[in-house]
Amino acid sequence: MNEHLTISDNDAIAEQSPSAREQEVLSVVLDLMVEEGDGFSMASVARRASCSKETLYRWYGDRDGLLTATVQWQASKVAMPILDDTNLTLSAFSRTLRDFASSWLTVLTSDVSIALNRLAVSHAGNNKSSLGRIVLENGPYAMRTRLLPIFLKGQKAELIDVRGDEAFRLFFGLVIADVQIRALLGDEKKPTRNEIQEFAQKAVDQFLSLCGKKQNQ
Amino acid sequence: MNEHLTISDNDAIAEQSPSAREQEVLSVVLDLMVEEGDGFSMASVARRASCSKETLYRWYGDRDGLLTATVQWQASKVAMPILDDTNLTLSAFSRTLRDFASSWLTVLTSDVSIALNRLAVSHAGNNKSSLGRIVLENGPYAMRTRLLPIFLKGQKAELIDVRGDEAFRLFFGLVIADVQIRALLGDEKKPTRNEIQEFAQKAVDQFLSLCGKKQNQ
DNA sequence: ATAGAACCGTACCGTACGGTACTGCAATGT
DNA sequence: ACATTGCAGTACCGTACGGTACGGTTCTAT
Repeated sequence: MNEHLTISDNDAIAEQSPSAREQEVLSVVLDLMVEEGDGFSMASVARRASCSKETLYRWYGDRDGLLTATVQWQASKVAMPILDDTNLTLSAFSRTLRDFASSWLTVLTSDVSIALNRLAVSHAGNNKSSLGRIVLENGPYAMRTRLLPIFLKGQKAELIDVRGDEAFRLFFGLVIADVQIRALLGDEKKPTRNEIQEFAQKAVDQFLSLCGKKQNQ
Repeated sequence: MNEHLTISDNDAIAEQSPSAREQEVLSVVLDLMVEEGDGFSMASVARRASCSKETLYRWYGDRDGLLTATVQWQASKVAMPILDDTNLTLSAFSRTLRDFASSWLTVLTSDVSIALNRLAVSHAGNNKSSLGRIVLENGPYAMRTRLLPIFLKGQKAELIDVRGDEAFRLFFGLVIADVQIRALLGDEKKPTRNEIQEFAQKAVDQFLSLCGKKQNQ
């Protein structure tokens, strides 16, 4: 399984996606993260994945390499729905934002996301691990990158009037609020599917009310 | 130093505040947390505090006890200014909220708060540590408890119109937005004093605009 | 069929750390 | 002056884990 070492045959960057067997391993890591946080051992991974520690070290170099691979794999899975080509009516724009917000909240409150973010947060303290940066790039930054074009379209259609970065900050705050930090700190009370819907709808209403050009509210 | 064991001579609850020597130790722990995250050892604490490990264990029982004492001590220090007795003009109300928001952001972006929250987040994963709960209670929950009466007064004075818990969620989102999670994940770019002022002012304006009864904006 | 690689399982090594035990010193109270 | 107590400093122990080595087995390619 030298995929890690071979420079991509074709062209360039191309982090090759993990093989089926590798995905089994990474999936085990995700499970263990959810169950035990950062505490799991390499031996426990090997045991549950029915592979040898030596293989883990051959594939991933060290523990941090394994964690990094897992985080990146998960990030690649969560490639969020590309919300898209909005025809520029207000209701379509609003619906797009609502769906995005709802999906975002759902992801953020999932066990896997919580475990992953906990890991990244704790590793961001210690240097010598880029997990924090990776999660930052695939979390907040990626969302920002996804949202900015949407806001831009809304702006061009004169549905909203706000600077892009301000729009992101505002939207983030209205949608996520204290949900994520509470979840990370172990608050039992997670929002239900319905509450998420309500949060999302309300947040979008508030967003449009604050920076909609001609609010009819 | 049996203060920990003696049931308060006077009356009831009363977690006695740590002695000067204890505060030296706890302060060392805070420093080490900022420098090394959760990774510091009991030996390093003892070394820097010029005390013996045995003393640490006598005083705090185990490592978790030491962390807990540190977190609680820090929490007791951050007893935020009691914002108070607002005479109920809109501008005074707005100013109170703005100062609160500004102070909140300042605390949340401080090195100590970041280190503390990182610790709590990572320990919230593992069971067998109540650090997550403690920080949750002294962080978001405490802020909520402080803010609710303020919102209530604003409501009675007919300055705002919103349910208390919704007001908190909204205010939290508008003020904190992505600042805390980005800081926890190790984002270098921390807001400056000025940016904090701007954020706070803007958040309060938005808050009042959204749930002010007669917005003149 | 055979060579070679990949890999599983396990044993092993070094180290770091949590927690304990012991020694001696310094202060305090009688 | 003397006993008691608290503590610093250090040595020590057990364990858990990261990382390595190796024997034996299965798979693949020629």
